[in-house]
Amino acid sequence: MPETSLDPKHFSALRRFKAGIFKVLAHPTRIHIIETLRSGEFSVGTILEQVKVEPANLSQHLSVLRQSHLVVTRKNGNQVLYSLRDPLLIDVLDAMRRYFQKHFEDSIEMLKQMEPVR
Amino acid sequence: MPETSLDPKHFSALRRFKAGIFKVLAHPTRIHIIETLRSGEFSVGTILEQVKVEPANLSQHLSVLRQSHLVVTRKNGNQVLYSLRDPLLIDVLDAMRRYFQKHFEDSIEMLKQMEPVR
DNA sequence: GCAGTACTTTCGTAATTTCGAATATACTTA
DNA sequence: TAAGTATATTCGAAATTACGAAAGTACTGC
Repeated sequence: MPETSLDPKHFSALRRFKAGIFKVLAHPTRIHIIETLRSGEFSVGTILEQVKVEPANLSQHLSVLRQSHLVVTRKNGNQVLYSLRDPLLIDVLDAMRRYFQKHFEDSIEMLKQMEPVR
Repeated sequence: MPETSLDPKHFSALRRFKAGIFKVLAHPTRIHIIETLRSGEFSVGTILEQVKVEPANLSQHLSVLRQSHLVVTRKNGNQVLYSLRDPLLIDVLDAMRRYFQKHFEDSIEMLKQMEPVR
């Protein structure tokens, strides 16, 4: 049950937790994976068809997503099936999308300043 | 006006943009700053009273928030007043808070695995 | 058991982020 | 214009993250 205390230590812990989740989301490949999983449960191989990176690299990103409990896995014979743990995560991404759409101009600006496509 | 093209290059640009925003949010101090700015416009000194870090460090984080256009500034004589650029950002944080509240148990788990308070 | 497919982990290196300390800039008031 | 307050920038070191390559584990079918 959530603490009702007002100890600042707890707030700082909450902020570190939120920051941790944001950090997990702060990578284009992981966002791509999550967007892919919006439509259901998929094997690593299938995800790989959408998110074209080195298999080892994909696995590393999936590992990050697993550790933060953003996704869950299930074994099916030879393969591992991934899915989003909670649709609430989609809400976060959707809120972000609305923010981004409203500030499209800046987005362009910001993208220009960012390093070119790797 | 937003592109309607389906060129995958654009999607990847969008993902990099979103990841960029998440990266900015992926720091406890910056989350603390944004939460502070929820209630209005404040000077650096006032923010400093809430977010207790080295002034230079606060300034560095404010700089990151400025560059990403998450906050806007205004000069008032001696001081610089900061405010959130768009309340839509609050929606993102709120969506995150809902996600987090639902998974409080894991949150504890995750916090334990994270490094102790610096 | 052996070969093959599916996925994961480990390792080394390069790039990025974070922080405090020191320095710099801007505005105000005497 | 000098001194003081408010904020920002630069610098260097330590920590963290990302990636490809190589090696490892797990399941399947012959």
